[in-house]
Amino acid sequence: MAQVITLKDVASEAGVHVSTASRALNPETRSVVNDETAGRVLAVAERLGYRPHPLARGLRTNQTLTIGMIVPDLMNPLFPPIYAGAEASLRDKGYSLLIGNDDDDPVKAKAVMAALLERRVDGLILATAHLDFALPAALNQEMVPTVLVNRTTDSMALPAVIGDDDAGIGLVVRHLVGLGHAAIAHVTGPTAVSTGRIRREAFARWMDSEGLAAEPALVVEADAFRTEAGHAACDRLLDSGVSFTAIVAGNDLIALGCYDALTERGLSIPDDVSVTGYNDMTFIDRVNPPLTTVSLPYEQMGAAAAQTLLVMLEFEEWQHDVVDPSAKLQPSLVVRDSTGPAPAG
Amino acid sequence: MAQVITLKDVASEAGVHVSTASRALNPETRSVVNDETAGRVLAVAERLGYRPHPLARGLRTNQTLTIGMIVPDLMNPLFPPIYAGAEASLRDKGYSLLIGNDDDDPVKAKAVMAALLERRVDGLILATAHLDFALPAALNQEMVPTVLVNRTTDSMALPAVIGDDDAGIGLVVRHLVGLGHAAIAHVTGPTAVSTGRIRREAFARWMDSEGLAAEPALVVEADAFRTEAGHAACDRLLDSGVSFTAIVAGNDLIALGCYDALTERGLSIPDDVSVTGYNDMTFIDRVNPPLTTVSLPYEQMGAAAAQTLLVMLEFEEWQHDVVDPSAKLQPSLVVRDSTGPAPAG
DNA sequence: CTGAAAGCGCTAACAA
DNA sequence: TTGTTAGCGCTTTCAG
Repeated sequence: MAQVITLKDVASEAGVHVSTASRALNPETRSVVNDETAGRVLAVAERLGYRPHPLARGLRTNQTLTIGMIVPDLMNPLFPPIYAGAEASLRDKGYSLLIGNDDDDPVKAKAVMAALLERRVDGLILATAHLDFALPAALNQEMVPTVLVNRTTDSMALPAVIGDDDAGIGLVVRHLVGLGHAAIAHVTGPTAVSTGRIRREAFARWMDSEGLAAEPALVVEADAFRTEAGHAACDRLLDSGVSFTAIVAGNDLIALGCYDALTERGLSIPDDVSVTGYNDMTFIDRVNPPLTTVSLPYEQMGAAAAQTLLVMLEFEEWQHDVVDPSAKLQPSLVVRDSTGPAPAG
Repeated sequence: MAQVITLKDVASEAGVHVSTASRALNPETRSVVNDETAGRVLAVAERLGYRPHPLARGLRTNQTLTIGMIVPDLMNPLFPPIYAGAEASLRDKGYSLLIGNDDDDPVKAKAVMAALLERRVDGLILATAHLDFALPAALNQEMVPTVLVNRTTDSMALPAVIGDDDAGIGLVVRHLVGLGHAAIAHVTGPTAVSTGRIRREAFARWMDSEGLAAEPALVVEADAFRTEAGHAACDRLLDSGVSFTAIVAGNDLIALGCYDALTERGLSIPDDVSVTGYNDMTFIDRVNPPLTTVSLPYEQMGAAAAQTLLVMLEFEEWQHDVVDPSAKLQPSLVVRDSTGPAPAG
């Protein structure tokens, strides 16, 4: 077991005191030490293969250089891009990302967050916020800089990096109207989370602005942003007997659930019913039929969340202010084969 | 900013010395302290909401309670289950998982590993091993317990938790033969990684044991386990002019690439050519046509890798011995619509 | 069984 | 510009 090189080794090898070595090695304080000495220390450190011990440093500086991120569901293909985007930005600044998932369960969320806090993460990125989300006491007390991503809450002033869902829903509604659809249903995601509620409100607004009545009977809510929940919700819609020629689903997974429900009843997509999704998940272009959906730059979203957090980390006083993240990310419509002209009435 | 409770606070509140408090709080040493005293310390700690500082502890005990995991591609749906399985097992034991991806690039892999090592991870789980993989010097020197998952190497004695690819390929070959196929092609993954090479060898062996010649012309190698690479490789196969009625793809992504290549030439799946995949990725059951593939318990694989690592962590002397992980995980065949009877010759 | 004291590797006053 | 001196919060000898 090769022995580990410590700062003391570097210092003695370079013939200086450890504090001088420390200063020489830290770019922030390097200016304070003699150029020639600094050069020598750097050279020795390099030669010995010195690696600062993050724990020792952190113990002093009271930071771990780790950021915690909580996602609702590791298996949902929506999150890897967000995660990857954040990770890349953070790593550039020397931070590592610790990930946890909470299965979209607020109770579990609290436990995961506690575990992260116990590890003294310097900041938190939450992709799991429920609208009624309340920060655990620990988070309030310790004031860990936190940013929300993808979802937001209405109760708190936490910076949130999200997509412009109102615009996104506008895109699909107008697309559908352009195809001649008038009776358009909406299978929403859980309206306890912002993406569910905002999309639902946007749907009503856009229907209205297109001069179409958003009949209450045409809106049903899925319990979760999952295929099975979408399937069940769509079943309810179908059972209710209202007629419609298109479905705007709360996200791609729910849309897939609608596929299942529709197919089970022998309805064809898009000949009988057009379906749209939201997110443009990986491989959603390969399902049968390829799904018309709304695409968002998720990797960029993760990166933006990381940047926002980095700013908060730098200016501690911003911590609980509303840091205004850059404008909402703009969605784009991806037209595939799940939408077509409204069947002749 | 509520002040953070330290061991000193607990000790003074309980009227004991910090070292006594430390002993009382640590299950391993609790027996050495008076039951009554221990109880009091525990109670105070609980009441004050004391949380040990992991950095301080780690600095003493020389462990970080973090494990690093490197995957080739965060976006590949194959890895989230492995990751999730490992994370759950590790968290049970108080470890956290730090994840990194290397885009299957050995150079990048080294950088990511260095970053992880710099953070003093207690162990490493690598899902990225190339067959010619050489441990970076740091890993050898510092002897960080390491386990391989999903892939293995041939040069080193590192424990590896992998699936039984030979059996898996046997499953698809026999399935295809059972459907009457005789001219079966194989689009392999990169044979520089074990999953690519083992499957390729298994293919030859099983063809042979079925009494079919595995013609060299029927085997082409994709550059990567990705759709585009599969597409390109399948194009080469098609261009070569050999005739075949089925393709065994190295994994699901490559199979999807074959779909593309076949479809472009107006070939129908499975009427003209049957295609099989490997992995049973999320949503691969929803592509068009649903892919016949080999399923492996990936979540369990991640958990097994974590368990193996945990054992190594406990018995340091095992570090570079061959820890024999439990038997290879057994695959199962999932028959869907991408395979059908061989077209009448 | 418990207290005293040392020290993990590093940074940050404070002196010189 | 550099060295001295304290610790960060915890575990672990070593005495008592």
